[in-house]
Amino acid sequence: MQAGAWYAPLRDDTFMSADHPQPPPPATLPERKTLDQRNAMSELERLRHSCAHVMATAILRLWPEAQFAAGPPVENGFYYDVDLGHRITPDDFPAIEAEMKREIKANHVFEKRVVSREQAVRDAQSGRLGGLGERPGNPSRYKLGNLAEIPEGEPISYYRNGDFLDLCAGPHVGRTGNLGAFKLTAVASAYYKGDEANPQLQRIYGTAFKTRTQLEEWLRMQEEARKRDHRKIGAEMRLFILDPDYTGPGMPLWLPKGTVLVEELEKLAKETEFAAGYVRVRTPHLAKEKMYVTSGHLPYYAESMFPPMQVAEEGEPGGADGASRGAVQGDRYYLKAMNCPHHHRIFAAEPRSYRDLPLRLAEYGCCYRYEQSGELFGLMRVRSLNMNDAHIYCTEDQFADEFRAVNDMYLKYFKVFGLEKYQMRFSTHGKEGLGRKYVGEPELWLKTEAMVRRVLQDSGINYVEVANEAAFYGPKIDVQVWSAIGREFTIATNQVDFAVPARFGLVYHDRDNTDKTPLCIHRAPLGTHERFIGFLIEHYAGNFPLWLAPDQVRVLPVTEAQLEYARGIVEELRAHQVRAELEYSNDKLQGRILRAEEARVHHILVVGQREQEAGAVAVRIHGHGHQGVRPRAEVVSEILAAIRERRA
RNA sequence: GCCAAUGUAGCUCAGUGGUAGAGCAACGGUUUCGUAAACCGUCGGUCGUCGGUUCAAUCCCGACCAUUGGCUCCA
Repeated sequence: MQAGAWYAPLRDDTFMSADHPQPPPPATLPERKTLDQRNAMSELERLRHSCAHVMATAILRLWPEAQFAAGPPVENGFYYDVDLGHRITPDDFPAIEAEMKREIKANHVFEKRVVSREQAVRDAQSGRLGGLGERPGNPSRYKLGNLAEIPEGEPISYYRNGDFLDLCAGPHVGRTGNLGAFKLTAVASAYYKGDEANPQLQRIYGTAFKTRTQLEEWLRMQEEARKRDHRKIGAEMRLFILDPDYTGPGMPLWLPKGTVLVEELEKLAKETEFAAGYVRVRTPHLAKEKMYVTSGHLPYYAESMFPPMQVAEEGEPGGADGASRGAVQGDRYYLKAMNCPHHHRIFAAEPRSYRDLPLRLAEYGCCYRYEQSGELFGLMRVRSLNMNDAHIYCTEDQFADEFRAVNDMYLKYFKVFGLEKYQMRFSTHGKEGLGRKYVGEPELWLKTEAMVRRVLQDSGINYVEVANEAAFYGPKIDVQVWSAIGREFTIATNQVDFAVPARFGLVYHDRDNTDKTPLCIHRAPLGTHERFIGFLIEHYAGNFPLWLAPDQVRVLPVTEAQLEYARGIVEELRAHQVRAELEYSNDKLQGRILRAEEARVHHILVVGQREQEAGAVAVRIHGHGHQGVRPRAEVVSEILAAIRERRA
């Protein structure tokens, strides 16, 4: 479903926050919703849930044999899972919607009835539940499954609208006529109860709103989101390509225009980190198995890593001098999925004194993660990624200041990119998981979490605290931002690490003449180039601010007579590292302006005879039209200033 | 990974069991032009890949590859 894809938060568990190995997910499923929780359903959710029932009614009118499973309201609408021989496609939507309208027009009451378990099982066996009537030989098998999950003692209820009777805890709106505006949006597949051992069902998605206006507004936003899709704009602007056949799935190739974005971001990061006292390092893309055994990433994280390479040295059997590299002998090498172990080895490279701390090692490191094929998504979820990574080694005393400085850096970046809405999600440990899900250092956990909490509070940062979601080795902070059209992105993760440095035996010599293990802060405020640029493309709809725009200035002489004047302006700008180009072609001025606008060139400078004589340029800004004629020197210095200050 | 949809020129998209079509882009020419499309012409496709059915397949069937949507926000 388009909508679902757009609005569903991108899963972050194996992407940015996987600096650390995570233990396998807990075997226990999430708690069943209580009836109280269900009754807390908002008005809109009731509406949507009721709409799901009406959709089921309509589907049964068309295909009476349909078997229904679950039909809850979801973030942007509702769905109902149906088992049906006929493959429902969007072509069927008009017919289903027409039946739904009839049901709404009939204005049936949503009638609730509490029944005994025996009664419910009987009705399910007769095919009555999730049906329009009895269906001999076609028992409501998923409803029977659902019934079996209802704990003893919890009331079992039906809801009925017209002929349609469903096992349902509700709540619903009063009558089908209360449903406002709705629309079926997508069909997908889902396993019954999400378990791939169960049959696969067709999941029909729809959305509903109280009024037609609200529905239309939502559809408009969807349309806007589609227009801003980073894959679409990325192709239009020639920013990157994916080349699954040659490079491989999920491994973007940055084209020249996209590389401009990459390098401008790196420049911003390097300046910012330099000012904040970071030093830069560079590390290889590969490391021996021992590296990840020591870090603890193997075996937990092995599934998400590319399979190892086996490399033997020259002279050994299967050695590099023969054609048999990859033979059984020799060392196993892994493509790195994270940079931290390498940085730890740099920390370990020489004896460290407390006077050396904090040590802030920064690197735009290129990592490789073997994401499942079905998880890949444009630039947002890839297999090769460049992280705005750094590791800060510090003493406990220094921790709060260092952590605060990291937060300040985030806030600075938010300002640069005009992000007004953000939230930090502070994940702490759960006591039950100590020694299992979380490293068994109860005091250290509490102490570190208290420090983090205090810094968050002191700096007035917008955050929420979530218990029992920390990383194995320490509390973490996920950073969520909202793009200009209100979509949420998890852009980065901060982690506090009080365990891995010890695994690498990292120590510093303290003033009391003893060796101590440093704390480590993992941080990546700009996330990865891939995801961050994907986000920025949507945020700006490809209309990047001047400093970031791949095409900053294009100078268009009106006729050949202004060619030299125009060239002079381009050369002056280029001498100042401005991405300026001259365009003089057979096209009429209007055509060249159109193409410059289409290419999202930020400044379009038109020079004709009048401008040349006056030493001026006619300024046009992408998306904002003609800005008037102004002196050339003034325009040039303005452009330089806007770039230097990274104006929005 | 699993299920589904999709895959025709660089891009957007038509189309048919019988030699593949448009617009834009590109290229060549004419035009030298004042703020969102000047004109003429040319080039461009193994119709995702492989296999099957057929006298004949881009079209029908199958497998594979890739992309996209979804894979508990539970009666």
